[in-house]
Formats: sequence, C-alpha cells, structure tokens
Amino acid sequence: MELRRADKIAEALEEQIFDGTFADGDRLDEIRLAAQFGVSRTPLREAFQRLAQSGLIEQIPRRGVFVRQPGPVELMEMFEVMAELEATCARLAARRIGDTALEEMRQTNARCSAAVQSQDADAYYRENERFHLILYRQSGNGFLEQECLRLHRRLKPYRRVQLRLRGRMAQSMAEHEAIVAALENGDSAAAAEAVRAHVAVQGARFQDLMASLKPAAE
Amino acid sequence: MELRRADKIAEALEEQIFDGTFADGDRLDEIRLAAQFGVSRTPLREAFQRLAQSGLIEQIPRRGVFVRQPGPVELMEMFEVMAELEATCARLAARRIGDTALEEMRQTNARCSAAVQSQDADAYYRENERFHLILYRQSGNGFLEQECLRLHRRLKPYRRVQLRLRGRMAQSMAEHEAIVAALENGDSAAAAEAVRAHVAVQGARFQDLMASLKPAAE
DNA sequence: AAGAAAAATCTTGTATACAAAATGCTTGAC
DNA sequence: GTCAAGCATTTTGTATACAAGATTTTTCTT
Repeated sequence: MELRRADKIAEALEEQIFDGTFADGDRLDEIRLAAQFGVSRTPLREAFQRLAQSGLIEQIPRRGVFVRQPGPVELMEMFEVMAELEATCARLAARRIGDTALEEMRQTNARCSAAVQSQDADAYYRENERFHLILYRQSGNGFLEQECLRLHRRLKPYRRVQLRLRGRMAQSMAEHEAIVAALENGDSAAAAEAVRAHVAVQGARFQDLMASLKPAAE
Repeated sequence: MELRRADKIAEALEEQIFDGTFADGDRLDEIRLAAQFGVSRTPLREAFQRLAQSGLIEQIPRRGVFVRQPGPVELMEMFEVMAELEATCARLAARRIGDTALEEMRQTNARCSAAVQSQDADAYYRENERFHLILYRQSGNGFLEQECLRLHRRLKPYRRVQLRLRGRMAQSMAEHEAIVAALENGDSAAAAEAVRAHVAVQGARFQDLMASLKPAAE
C-alpha cells in the first residue's frame, strides 16, 4: 500500500460508516473532514477513492461523495456470495487440507466451545473468525483467500450482530464441527454444503438480520 | 464514478499493462506519464490507486508503483475463482431464470454458432461475452453479477488468447448448449457443473495458457 | 407575489509548489 | 582499488493555489 496517512484515514472513515456515525446518503465534506483529520484535501481524497472501490461510498462527479449503506437486498446478496465463496474454499480444502491445519481447526473449535460455555461472545467472535481464516487459507488458492477476506471484512459488522442472537453461538459451534468432520473425511460436497449452510443467511436469521438494520456500533 | 480524466487514464494504463507495453516489474514514472497524458501528477496518481485496487500495479510507499502481471499460479487461481463464481450464477439462475432470458441465451448461442461456421473469432468473442453477461444477470444477485463482471474484465486478455486456439470455439459452443439445456431443465447442479467445466482452465488448456504467457496484445 | 434569469458562493477537480525520504553519485579514507 | 560516508539529485507524499462546474441566493420582470 502507498500512503500511511490516507490508509489510516480510510480505515477511520470505514469505521465511522460501519458504526453508524454516517448514515446512508450522507455527504462527506472534504474540507470539513480534512480539518478534522488535520490534513489537506489530498490524502482525504485518496482515502475516498479506496472507500469508493470498496463500495462504501459513491462518488458523483462534481457533486461529492455520499455514504452508501447496503440495503436489505444488497446485504442478502453479499451474504449469498460470501456463502458461495466459503463453500468453494471448503470444497477445495477438503482435497488440499493437511493434518496440521486440521488440528489447528480442531483447536480453534475447542476454544470456540469454551467461549460458548463461558458465554464469552468476544472470545467466540475472535475464534470464529480464526476458524474462517484458516478455511480460506486451506483452499490452497491465494486469490480466493484474498477475495474471501475482502468480503469477510465488508460483512464484519453484520456478522457481529448475528452472533449476539440467543442460541446462535451454540448452533454456529455445531456447524463448525460438521465442517471439520467433512474436511477430515475429504468429502468435498459435504464440506461445501456444511459451509454454505453455516454462512448463508436464511429463514429466521434473515428476519433477525433485517430487524437489526441499520447496523449497531462495533 | 468521479473523475472523467483519471478514469480515462486508468483505462489507458490498464490497456497498456494488458497488451504488454509495460512488463512485469516495470516502474511507472508519474512525471513521465503525466507529461505523456498531458495532465498533472494529481489525476495520474488517482488512476494509480484504481489500478492498485484492481491488483494490476503495486504501490510501494516512497518507492513508486510497479506493474504486477499475474504469474501462472495466480492466473490459475483467478480462473478457478471465476469458474466458481460463474458456476454459482448458473446454480442460482437455474431456479430464477425466465423464458425471455432463456430465449435470449438461445439466440446468442445461435449467433455464436454462426460465428463458428464463418470462423469469425471476433464475432464469436463478442457473442460469447454476451452469453456470460446474461448468465451473471440471471443469477438474480446484483452483487454477484458485479463481482463476476469485475473478474471477467480482469481475465479478458487471457480469455481472448484461449479462443484463438484451434477447435476451442467449437468446443466452447457445445458447452454453451449444455449450459442452456441444464438451465431449461432447472437442474441447478448440472448447470453449475456445466459452467464450471466451461470456465475452468485444466488439462490441455492449462498448458496452452501457460504457453501463451506473457499475454499477447488485445 | 411568483417565477425566471443572473450573479455570487461554494465545492469539486486539477495544477503547482513545497517537504520529506530514498537513491545514486562523489569524495575521501584506509 | 575498494568501501563507506556525506552530499546532491530524484521522486514520492502533502499542501496550497487556481479553474470550472454546481448550487443557492438575489434581483428583476410579469
């Protein structure tokens, strides 16, 4: 990456968009924000470009940049794609994963389990993320891994909301074990299907997600 | 999008990277290129950022930007992801596609067929692209469609190379028909598998692709 | 008073000027 | 002659100044 400063600004703005400081449709004022960050317009505009490429803001020529929060439909679409990408990871990983990585997943799962027992949502969140990152890596496809990370990051605040739901942690946990089992057996189809079901937002979870919009603070 | 000028520059540079004007590892000189395009460094740097986000160049802080052509491994990985994304489109489209879109695909295929008969590679390329764009759209998932378009665009020069191979047009044509047939039957699994096989680069095609690197001019 | 046209203001897009860091070159010492 | 240190040059990153388009306000006409 190029600019330490623009990077930090982009990250900060991203956070503020996620946590609801900026609502959908809000215009981001270059001058105001530049003053706020204590920099000139130049690095700020560079940050804008990154956010635009991530889809978080929309740049309209000669008009300015506007926050673009995903609506229910787009959110569902993103989760659908996430489920498919991760399912692909699982399908590939079932053939490519090694013993050490499998063991790592089991250990991560054990820590997940401990978090469920102690009702430690933060710990669960951390270990759950770790589980998924391992899955991406074990696809053996670096490009796929990067794409997964990108979308994973984008959906972060919404996933967090979901985990808050009662019973979701335990269910998620059980699904993790099914995934590991399928990977152990080298069963590509089963692994893919288990991951798809784990990630997809459907039925009751869809309603829950809808009820939680706009997203709560990180 | 924001900047008409930076956009044009980004596009032009992209073309030059694709067509081999800039080789892997080449440094892109801001001042030189700015003069060449008749603009200042500012819009040029904005163009750089876009290319960096697309993965075409790498920006190293305080060092400059360098062309980053994908190597064989990364290319294979990208095709693998493309195959999966398109397979997902097919799986979803099998349930969601309507009669008018199916008819459109058949007509596009007919024009493909005509292009094969007249050995018109350009026409085939055009209609083949159209076929895939319809598939993306018919997934019924706008986000997925956009992601597919992004990667499709990125792989454009390499796909073009492949079509030049003898017999590939006819084979591709037959695969298109299998895809349409599966979609007509509403057979999600078959449609996904047909598309995966159509897009994936494996066996002999892998060797051909490797032999064609670096990519030839558009 | 209402609507339209024109001017003033504000905001974005671009160019240039300035600052800081990295590279390369020169010079000196061993 | 070679290596290192310091200086000069080049190049990136940032700030500011300038230009052009968009918006708003004001004023004039009907």
